[in-house]
Amino acid sequence: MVTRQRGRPRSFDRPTALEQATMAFWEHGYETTSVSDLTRAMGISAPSLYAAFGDKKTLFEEVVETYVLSYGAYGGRAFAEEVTARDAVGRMLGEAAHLFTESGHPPGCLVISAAVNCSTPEVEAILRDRRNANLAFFEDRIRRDVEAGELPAGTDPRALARFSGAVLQGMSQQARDGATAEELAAVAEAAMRAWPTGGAGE
Amino acid sequence: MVTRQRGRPRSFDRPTALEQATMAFWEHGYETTSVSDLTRAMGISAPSLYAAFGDKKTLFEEVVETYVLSYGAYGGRAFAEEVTARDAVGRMLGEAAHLFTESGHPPGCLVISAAVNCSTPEVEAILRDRRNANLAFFEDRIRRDVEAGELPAGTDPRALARFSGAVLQGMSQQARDGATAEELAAVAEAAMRAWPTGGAGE
DNA sequence: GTCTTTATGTAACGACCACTACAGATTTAG
DNA sequence: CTAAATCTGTAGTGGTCGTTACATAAAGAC
Repeated sequence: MVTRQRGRPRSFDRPTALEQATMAFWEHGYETTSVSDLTRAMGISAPSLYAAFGDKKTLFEEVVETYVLSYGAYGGRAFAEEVTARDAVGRMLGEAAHLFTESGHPPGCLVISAAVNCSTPEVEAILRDRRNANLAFFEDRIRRDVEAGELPAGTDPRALARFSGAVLQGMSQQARDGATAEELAAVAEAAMRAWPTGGAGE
Repeated sequence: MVTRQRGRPRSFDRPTALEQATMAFWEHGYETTSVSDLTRAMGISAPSLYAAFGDKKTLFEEVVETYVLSYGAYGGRAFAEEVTARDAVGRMLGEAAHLFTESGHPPGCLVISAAVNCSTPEVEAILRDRRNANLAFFEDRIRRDVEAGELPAGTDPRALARFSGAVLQGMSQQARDGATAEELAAVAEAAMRAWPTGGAGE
């Protein structure tokens, strides 16, 4: 049973406001999105924002956490559902080409672009750590495939992981620079030609 | 004959101050670098800055113009000195791996990272236009090689240009995320495996 | 009803932003 | 020498930043 809160009830829908904050941060980045921009986008006043979400940095952290579980979940899904790292990265890049350009939200990836050149080093670190963690995750999955003979023995897992991440990051910036889904899909397809095919286990 | 200025002479070296402004913008980006940061880095007062360089945006434009002719000239040199687009891009990415990480200046590329998420749209456009112009230049050189039979007939010049630019952009962000020259060189090497080799003219 | 709790709107806080008015300093021109 | 020109340092301009104090409103507890 959900017991009702004691005091005056909140006059706005918290998840909706969080989503609107996500859109604002996604489009303009952490630094350029002012609290005034946020209150306007969320349709609430500053005290309501601070009461419901804490300060700007805490709100951003919550935005990032929900983003990676929704808009940013395609990468994890690809690795969870595809058997090989090659198929996972190929699917991730292919889906990114469309997700980075689809209407209904800003172009590109929030994790890649929202905290570049940030005056608060901790905020920059929030996204940088996620990007580097993703690279480490790619590397781990590639290494497992190399050890399983799924990829050639000479394959460098770290280089292939970094390469794949670099293409994803480049695609995000190009989406923000105006690239179309088709153009990005062609980039993703080109990138997969750099991947070795088959290993000792074929 | 160089006639001396009429009034009180400038007390600082203009090119040196411009270089120090370049370092500040390169490291922190346009938005995050305040005029106060600039005057501190350049060792001059705000009125001197405004008298010598105009406002912040004008100074940034001059910084970008000198940057692309110095630190950012390696791409143009590669295309000017290498015969094929493939060799030019391979050399450009290989040199970028070192330039993006060498000591003495901030990591990555100013044109790629200094005006991401900028509250002044015109400033964002300054760098975005340069990035897109570079892609168009890559595409043109690749198309010429395809037409000359230097690259396979089925090659998509636009896709290969965008792919190459995406790798460069990803390498820049990874340099800023802490990647080493060796790691980026491996990314560049991996990227070149996506390039077709030889054409009808072999 | 009153008390407590929580949310709200108004209206401000000090700090910093890009930028500049102004007076004094330092030069050449005559 | 004086006059004109240019640069320099001080000290500000109005505006926006992130954040919050305060009084009021709206709910449950009793």
